[in-house]
Amino acid sequence: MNISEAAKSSGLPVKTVRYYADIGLVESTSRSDAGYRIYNDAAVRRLSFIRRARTFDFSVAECRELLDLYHDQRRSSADVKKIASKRLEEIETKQRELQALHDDLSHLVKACRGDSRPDCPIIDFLG
Amino acid sequence: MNISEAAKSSGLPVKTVRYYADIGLVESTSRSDAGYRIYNDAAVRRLSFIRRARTFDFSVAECRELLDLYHDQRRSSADVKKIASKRLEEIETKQRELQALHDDLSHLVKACRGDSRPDCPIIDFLG
DNA sequence: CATAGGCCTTCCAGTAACTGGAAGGTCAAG
DNA sequence: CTTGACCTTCCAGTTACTGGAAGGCCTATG
Repeated sequence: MNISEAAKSSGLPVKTVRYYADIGLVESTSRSDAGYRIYNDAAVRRLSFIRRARTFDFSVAECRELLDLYHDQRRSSADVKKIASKRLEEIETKQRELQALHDDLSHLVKACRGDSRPDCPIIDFLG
Repeated sequence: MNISEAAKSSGLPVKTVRYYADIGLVESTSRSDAGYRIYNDAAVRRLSFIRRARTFDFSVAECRELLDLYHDQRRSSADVKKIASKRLEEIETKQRELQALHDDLSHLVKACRGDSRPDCPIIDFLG
């Protein structure tokens, strides 16, 4: 498989596949005589794994850890759970922050008449 | 006021105040003979305004727009409300995404025993 | 066989909003 | 006069890509 086929199979943009190779996250299986990257099924599975992990907002560094565990037959599920739980806590923190943000801002937006006059509770609050 | 005093009054780090000056968001009122930045109260108010707007996750570009409106006596509250409403919609979109993420990931974390064995629903799902 | 287009390569720059650090000038106190 | 805390500018790094330029490769068609 060349890079565009691997990209299509894994659901990632070509540029991203190349980027993951550059940072040593998923390197191509080999190179053709012309220097083209060649990917096998296992490499494509790793790319897909990362794409899915990224939709869960795992950082690339976390993806690297998860990928190591993915390939480690002697892994403990506790190690995996630890990473996922940390991510989950971060998500929950972000959710609380967003909720507070949302409450405050929606309150201000509701209070603003949104007409042609200059007086505005949003500006008043910020200023 | 020199930069560290302006930073303290506005609640921003010195580095950030200098950065805002560099990008022309809030420039210093003047310079001392030695070239030190000098800020007056109005500049500090602008810095505070931006700090507050940033806590609402307004981008620096949006802060620039809001700052213009803040100073525009002929502004319409509709213009301000428009920017804030856009931001609010983005927050709501992000909230829905985070909720979906949270549901999926918490489901997986709950299903993972987190013991010393290698079998793990999180890895199974990603792989 | 030439050429067109659609691949592929590398490398460089840019994104957002800072943050850290180095090298060097300034200022006030002791 | 020296020390230490300021200040200055400039450069690099952060995250995870993305866009683009310059140039090589491959295949099909005229």
